[in-house]
Amino acid sequence: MARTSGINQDKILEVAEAIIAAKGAKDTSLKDIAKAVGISKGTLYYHYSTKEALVYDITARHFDQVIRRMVRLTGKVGQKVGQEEILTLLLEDLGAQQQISRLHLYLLHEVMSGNEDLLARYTDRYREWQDTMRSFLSGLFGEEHPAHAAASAILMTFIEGNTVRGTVFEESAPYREMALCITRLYG
Amino acid sequence: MARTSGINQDKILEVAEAIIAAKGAKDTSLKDIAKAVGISKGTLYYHYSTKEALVYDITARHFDQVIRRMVRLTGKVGQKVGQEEILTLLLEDLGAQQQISRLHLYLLHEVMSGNEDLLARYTDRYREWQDTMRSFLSGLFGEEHPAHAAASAILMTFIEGNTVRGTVFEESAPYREMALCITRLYG
Amino acid sequence: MARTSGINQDKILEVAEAIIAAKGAKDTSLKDIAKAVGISKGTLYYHYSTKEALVYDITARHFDQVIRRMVRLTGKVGQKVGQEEILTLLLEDLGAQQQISRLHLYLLHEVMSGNEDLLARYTDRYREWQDTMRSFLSGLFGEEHPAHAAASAILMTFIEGNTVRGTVFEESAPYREMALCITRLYG
Amino acid sequence: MARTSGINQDKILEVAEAIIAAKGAKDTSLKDIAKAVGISKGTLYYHYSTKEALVYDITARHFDQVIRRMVRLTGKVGQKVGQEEILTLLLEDLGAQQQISRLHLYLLHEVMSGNEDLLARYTDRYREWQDTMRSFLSGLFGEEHPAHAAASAILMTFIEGNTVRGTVFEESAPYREMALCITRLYG
DNA sequence: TATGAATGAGATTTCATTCAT
DNA sequence: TATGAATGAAATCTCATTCAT
Repeated sequence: MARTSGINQDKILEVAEAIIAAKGAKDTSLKDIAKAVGISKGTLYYHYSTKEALVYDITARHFDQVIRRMVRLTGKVGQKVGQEEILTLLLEDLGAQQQISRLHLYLLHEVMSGNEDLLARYTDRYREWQDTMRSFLSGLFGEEHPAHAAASAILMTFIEGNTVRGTVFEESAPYREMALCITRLYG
Repeated sequence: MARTSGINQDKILEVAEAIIAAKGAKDTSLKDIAKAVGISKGTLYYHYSTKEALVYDITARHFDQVIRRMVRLTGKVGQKVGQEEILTLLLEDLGAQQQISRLHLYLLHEVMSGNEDLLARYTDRYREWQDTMRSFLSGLFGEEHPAHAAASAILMTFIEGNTVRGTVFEESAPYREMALCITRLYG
Repeated sequence: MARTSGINQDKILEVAEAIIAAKGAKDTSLKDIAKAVGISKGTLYYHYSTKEALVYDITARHFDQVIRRMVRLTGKVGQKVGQEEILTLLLEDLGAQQQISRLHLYLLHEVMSGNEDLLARYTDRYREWQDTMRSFLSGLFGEEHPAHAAASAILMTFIEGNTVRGTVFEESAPYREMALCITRLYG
Repeated sequence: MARTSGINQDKILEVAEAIIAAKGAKDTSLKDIAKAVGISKGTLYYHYSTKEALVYDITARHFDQVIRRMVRLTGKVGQKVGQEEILTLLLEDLGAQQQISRLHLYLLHEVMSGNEDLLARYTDRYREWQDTMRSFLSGLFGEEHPAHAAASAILMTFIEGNTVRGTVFEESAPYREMALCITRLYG
């Protein structure tokens, strides 16, 4: 998946990510990206010889960000805030990231469109994210609780669905109630 | 968004729906559809003067199907089966429809790509679906319960997220536990 | 190998053949061809959705022409002209066709460049040509002569080599002596 | 056409020759060559300021090899082996060199593509080869025989044609019979 | 109603070549 | 001597849409 290490690689990724989050990968031409970065199409090709390769690296960056957000919240666990409160914060935090959400859904579409390599990376990183979620719950409700598996899966599913609803309908889901639901699973 | 009335409209929609569910709207050319239907591109244009119009009608058909599935299950409510059981059945049923799921996500992408008219129709029909869900819950837990709003929103969100997970990761979510969660919201 | 039967197909082939014979397939752009035919690039694509498909059909046409020339000469066999004379005429005739020669070599290059489908067609048509040569020799020296196989192979090889020499060095080979050689093989 | 003297020139030529023999000059990018040699594109440009110049030098190397093979066989002339036998050996030897054959045909294509300088060098070296052939025949059948001119031209033409047939159809021509033909020209 | 033909605009990809360091 | 980065020009391919018949 050819990454030709260099100095502007990051700038390319950053800019491309923003454009793709706004318009979607399929509707973003390499010309658009090159222009926005301030380089020629040829130079873009020099760094990323394929649109696919570019999206591939953007996917990595994307999940890095998502996971980083979760980890950041993990720090709050164990402070005075209650379990339900923390969960609510988590959902709110992720639900509020519009650019991330849009990018997430656009990458999803790419994956569905039959890009095998991208699917593999996407799946990997998604699992990683799910693992982070499980750690989060462990910190919150104690290690080795039998409800962990179901709770994390339900939360991930909910987050995914909420990403869709938030992006398309600009409508937030009932975070507090969802948090309550989960808490009771542990009850 | 006009249909140009005609006789093969339904066949066109049916075939187009299948192709788009498989490859996505963006990756399906009108030539593909015309060929699959067995007509010429020119004729396809006679019936649908725009690709957009075609996708528009497909969206209607799509939600018809989804809602019809929900209504069908509503019949089971009140039979001997328990509340939790019925909810599980509902989630399982929707989660099992792979073609519907794929189509749903591909239409979602179209909507995100900035098609305003389609967004309006999509939103309308989605709300209709959500109303159906509320009726379903009313039948199950009694009318006018304060938890209805949250429960239906959470369920819709979960279903949406599960559509993604099922389609991309071919992995079903923990339906029974989700059903349990919801039931307790009413407890 | 998609041939979308139609009325301008032949004109496209004719023009494309001439340009490719002059510049080679690799150095002839679809734009060049479209312009020469007097159609747009899009229209050219409508008829030939791939450069490969175009070259594929040109190859067929090419061997048609080559074989037709041989068959034409077959008519002279049995007239008062001697065997050696006829063979000389054959070699001269083929050697004089400059456009055909150039096209032949350019197609050869395409075949070598790894186009499997083209290779198959090229090989088929070449064998057909070689069969025609064998018939020619049968008519000249009588059926079932043991020297037929070698003679036809040597002649084909010589013709191939002479195509190169004629095209590149603009230099004709010693046809009469070659004809003599062959005649003696039968002696 | 200038070489920019340097230390790795030979390695570059050697590697480039192999790649071009495999894929053809037109399908071999300078990036491919640079990578195979283990240097950067910039460095390759330092040694060869033009792709043309590189192919130019490769052509020289190529004919060096071809002629060297012929000269080597010349040594066998006059040993107990018969004339026909020697000629057969010669044709077999050249026919067996697959990489050389491919390279020969690819260079031929370059020449045909309108590279004037290359044509001049190619023609020069080809004549040199043909002279070598004449010397070979002189050694075999005695100096100053009137058949020399025709015999060498026919042999060269046959070899050229056989290069094509061997490369494209992976099929060897009837060497012994060709050798017989030639011998009889001297008879 | 139906269609084959035509097209223009634009997308991705490729690459020889240049150049500052 | 060596190189990574940059680029412009061009090539192939794609496709929604139009239109004469």
